[in-house]
Amino acid sequence: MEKQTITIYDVAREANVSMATVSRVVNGNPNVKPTTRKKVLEVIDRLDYRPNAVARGLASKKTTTVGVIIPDVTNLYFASLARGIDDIATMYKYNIILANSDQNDVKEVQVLNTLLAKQVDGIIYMGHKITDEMRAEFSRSKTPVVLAGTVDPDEQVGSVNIDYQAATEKVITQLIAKGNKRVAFITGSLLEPINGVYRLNGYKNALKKAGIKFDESLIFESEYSYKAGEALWDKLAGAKATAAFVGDDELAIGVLNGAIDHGVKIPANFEVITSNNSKLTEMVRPRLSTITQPLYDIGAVSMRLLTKLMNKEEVDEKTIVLPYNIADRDTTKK
Amino acid sequence: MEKQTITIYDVAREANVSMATVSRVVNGNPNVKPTTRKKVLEVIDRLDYRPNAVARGLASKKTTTVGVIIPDVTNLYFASLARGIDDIATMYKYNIILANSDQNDVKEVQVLNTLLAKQVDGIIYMGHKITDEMRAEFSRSKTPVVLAGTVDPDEQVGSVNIDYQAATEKVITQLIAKGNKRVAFITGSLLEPINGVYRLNGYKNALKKAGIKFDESLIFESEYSYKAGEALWDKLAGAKATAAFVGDDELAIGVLNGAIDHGVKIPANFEVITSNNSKLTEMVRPRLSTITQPLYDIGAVSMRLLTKLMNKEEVDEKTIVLPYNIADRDTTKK
DNA sequence: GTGAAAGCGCTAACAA
DNA sequence: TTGTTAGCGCTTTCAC
Repeated sequence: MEKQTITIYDVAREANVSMATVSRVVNGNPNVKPTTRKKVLEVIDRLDYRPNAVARGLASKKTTTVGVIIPDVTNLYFASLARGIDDIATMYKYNIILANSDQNDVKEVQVLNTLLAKQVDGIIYMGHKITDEMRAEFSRSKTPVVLAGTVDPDEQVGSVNIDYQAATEKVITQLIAKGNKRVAFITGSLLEPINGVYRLNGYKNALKKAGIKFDESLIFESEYSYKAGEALWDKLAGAKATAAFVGDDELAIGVLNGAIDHGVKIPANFEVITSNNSKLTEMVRPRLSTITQPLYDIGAVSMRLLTKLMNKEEVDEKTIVLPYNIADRDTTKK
Repeated sequence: MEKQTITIYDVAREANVSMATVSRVVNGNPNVKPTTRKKVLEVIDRLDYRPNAVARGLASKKTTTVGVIIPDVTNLYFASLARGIDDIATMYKYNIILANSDQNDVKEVQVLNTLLAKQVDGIIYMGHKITDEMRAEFSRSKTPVVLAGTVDPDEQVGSVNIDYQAATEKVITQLIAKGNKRVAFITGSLLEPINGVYRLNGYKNALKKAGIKFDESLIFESEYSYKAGEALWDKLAGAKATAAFVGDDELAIGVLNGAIDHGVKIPANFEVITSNNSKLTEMVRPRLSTITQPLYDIGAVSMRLLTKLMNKEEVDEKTIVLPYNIADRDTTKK
């Protein structure tokens, strides 16, 4: 004997009202007489009725769930954004379907499609770059999309970021002011606009203003991983770099430890500054100097923006730029 | 003019078949003549038809999504499990709804209820402890549940863990063998069975076998956070501890840095061993010695177990214990 | 191998 | 303030 699921119809019958009335009290519709509301509520409680969100979703064409595409939850940068997203989602009664993409172009499109098949009300995408195919899918569907910590020069969908170019220019300028003539630029692929356009432009601008010639050999495209950074020291030494700007915290810790393990004194002989201010930066010794991004807030603001888009509210600016700062800690000279 | 959504009915009409046939080809039912299958597929492609998973869920009573309750995605231990869960979920065509609980008793129950309302096919719970209310909810609903990295002495639902007691006993015994008579025991709340029962029993057993008297002042209940660990040094010194077993990596790094910042030589004057072998342990200097848990696998195996439960397959043992090991790195003496 | 038809549990007009 | 009635888009018997 299977346990019978209680439906809105059962409640209606027990309470001697129509299912419409039950639906009204469940949905907080004010057009219900207090006494009937009370009666219905009592029956709901007694029967332990729980509205079926799937049926509701089919009827209302709203699922109150949003899809979140993330490269890897295990990366603290993205996990921090995800946390901000989920908190605001919860606040607005949404749930999130979290899907790891590994930044894989094929997987990404698949994931997007299953998310759309599941009728999510909106999508938050993280991943540093947008392939043309994803861009096409985004504009083809009417489901609102917000990019979190991800820039698209196209600006067709919503996005929340900091000004990567200005931030990078500022830290490079600072490093140069401290006497570094050869500052390494270590990021992920330059094909990602965040690296190849914004950060690199910031780097070049700083050099130009200081009258330093750009040197290709100081540019390092790397995997975003601790191991990759750790293995980089020989090349860095070979390029005669005296400081490094790094685009990812785990990568930066790798660079830092790689140097330390080779007996390099930090920051006396080599300075390092990273980009994300994830909690890792304060957990290593010496503590990493870093651009401070409001990681949680980037996620939170993205989700807030998405709620507006899903509600078809007017938004004056869907390309949001949050403030950044610089934390001079122990891997840069005072 | 709104973009009209394409339904199974549109496809049926265009292909001159009934919607039942379309449904069959979409679901890979073999009872369709190859020629009609081909025709239908062609129309699906041409119309760019995408099955509505919500409607499908309502009709079939299966949503192919599972709920995942996690204390905090930002904690690498749980994030690693989550990654394993999502990968296997994807492999079996499931999606995950990820919900942060902050280990908050009230929030947890709320989250569980919205997950059930959304008709998830199964639930994976992470969180170190199970409140009576959650236990009650679990047994009341017929939705399968698996605990990942979370023990319930009750063993009513599925679970995947390592043998925390044996692992703890082993590392404490090792620490004692190296001459430590006063080993601190630093974990989260002892109300959580993983700490108060399994790990503590392991600790006590090791002491007993070594003929060392249990000393309450060496037991530290802490928050699971870096800061908390960092602040602990004075108390540790006050208790004359010469080594510490720590139940969480971030907490352990805090303890480690707290000691180092006070000029303590590690491991010469103080040894530390932690419990999770998250990637953080190799990112700090000195590298943390640790119990190695197969984090990703705990998540992966949990999800695999859940798929079996959801399929009502026979499972011989739903309390799974995975192997652990010990990595002697640089915070313990050789 | 294929089609007709009855739901799945709910929302949202529209009437009353 | 409340009830009636269509769907929402699909799966799934049951016939043919």
